[in-house]
Amino acid sequence: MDKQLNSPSYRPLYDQIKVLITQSLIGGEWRPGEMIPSEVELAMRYKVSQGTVRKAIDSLATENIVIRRQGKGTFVATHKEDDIKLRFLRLTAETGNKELLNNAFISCTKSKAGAYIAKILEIKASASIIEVKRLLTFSGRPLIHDHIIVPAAAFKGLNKDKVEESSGSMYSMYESQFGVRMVRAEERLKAVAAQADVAQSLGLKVGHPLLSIERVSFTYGDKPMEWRLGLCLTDDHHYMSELE
Amino acid sequence: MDKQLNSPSYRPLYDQIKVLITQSLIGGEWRPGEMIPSEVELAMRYKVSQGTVRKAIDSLATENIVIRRQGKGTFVATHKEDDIKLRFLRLTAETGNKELLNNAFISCTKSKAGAYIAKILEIKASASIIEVKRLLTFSGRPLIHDHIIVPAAAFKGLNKDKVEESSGSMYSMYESQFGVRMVRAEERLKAVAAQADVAQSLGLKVGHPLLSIERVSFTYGDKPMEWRLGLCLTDDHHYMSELE
DNA sequence: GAGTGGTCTAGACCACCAA
DNA sequence: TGGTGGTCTAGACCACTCA
Repeated sequence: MDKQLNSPSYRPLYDQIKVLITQSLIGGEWRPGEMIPSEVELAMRYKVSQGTVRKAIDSLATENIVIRRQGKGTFVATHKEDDIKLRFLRLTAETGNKELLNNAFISCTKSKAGAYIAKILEIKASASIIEVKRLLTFSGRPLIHDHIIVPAAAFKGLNKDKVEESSGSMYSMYESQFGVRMVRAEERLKAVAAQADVAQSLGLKVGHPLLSIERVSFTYGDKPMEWRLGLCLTDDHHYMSELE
Repeated sequence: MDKQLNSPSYRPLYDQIKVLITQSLIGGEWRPGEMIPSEVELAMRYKVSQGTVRKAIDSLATENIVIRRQGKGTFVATHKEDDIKLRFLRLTAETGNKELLNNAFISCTKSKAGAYIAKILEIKASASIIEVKRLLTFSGRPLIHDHIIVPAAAFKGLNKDKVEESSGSMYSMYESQFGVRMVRAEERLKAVAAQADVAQSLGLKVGHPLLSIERVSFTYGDKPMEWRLGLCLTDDHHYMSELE
């Protein structure tokens, strides 16, 4: 259908289909964990060939927005399932052992964004935000001091209880409590020296080297929805990164 | 053609084609930067449809083994071109400015692998290796202390001159001098305190936090060919990581 | 205009899964 | 057995590049 021939900004059909499917996801037509219509159904719906729908879904699948299961169907990705619950956590033990994750609440306060956060989250500097601080514990040892900021508008009602219920994965909580699904994140890593407050939380001397991870998470349409600063003790752990 | 019907280990045709193309790359039939035969040509050669060849090449392209250029052809990826010369360098200035990279040679010695390196590079502990140390300078300021180890067998003749000629990118030098093309790398990051020797090289006090990047690089067929430990001053720089 | 990659189609058949 | 994703084909046509 309408192919926009000769247009200066040519856009392939499968890409347009991808946008349509994404809009249905944003609109909540298919909820996380649910199956979306089969390829042939979608092909009929959008009046294109199955191959074109397929290519659109391929793209969504490589972005982890959707998950294909042969013989079963295609499902809306979710952070709820155990295996991908910690999808964005790249920190692993030097030994490679699997670890028990625990979540210690520190604080939850409300304030104004300010210039820096406003720019990152694409909101006004005067907009309300919610700040959460917590301590993540691996196998009983505190390893990450997290400082999390989200826009209050989209996370009305976020409080201590909800953070504690999340049992480590904020993202699955965002999903079930606020309908916000994170799709992608960007991280900036540095080595820093531990400040007094964080050093105390983690049980370290001031000046101890920590891995600083500043993360911005995005929901559908590349909309930034969370800022986060994690300070990690990496004496017995490392951050994995794959380069291609 | 021969489709291996009912075989217990079913392998799609395009995957087999991909292996055949990869073998031609390893064998040196098409050299880095060169164009490989067109899709129709390859289709005739392997007696499959163009679509099948296309899917094989798609896969190689997403792995950055090959680069497609519409209207021109498909080319063997290379580290020589300026835009991808520093493909594996994730460190950028806080300001986002582009920086001039410089390469200061420290040492180049020959020794035995030892247990740790042997396991990583999949060679014998008694095998010869070449160790290179250098200092990378960004816009005149020393920022990375690199310790690089490669198996001597594949890099016979690697010396001070070759390192200095490389002008920062070892990988393009490996390619032109030794025919070794790196395709993929894994990195493990930690925050560490600067030791005396490195602190002096970088002009820091002992104990200053540094980002430690341990990297293993792989050539075709996931064969590890280089181990590297970079110690980076990240006071004004950060390491970028994308999570999907 | 000739050659290359890129899109789109329509249809056949295969592998996997659940009932 | 029927439905789903996955593969493969053959052919048409489009967009891009370069001589």
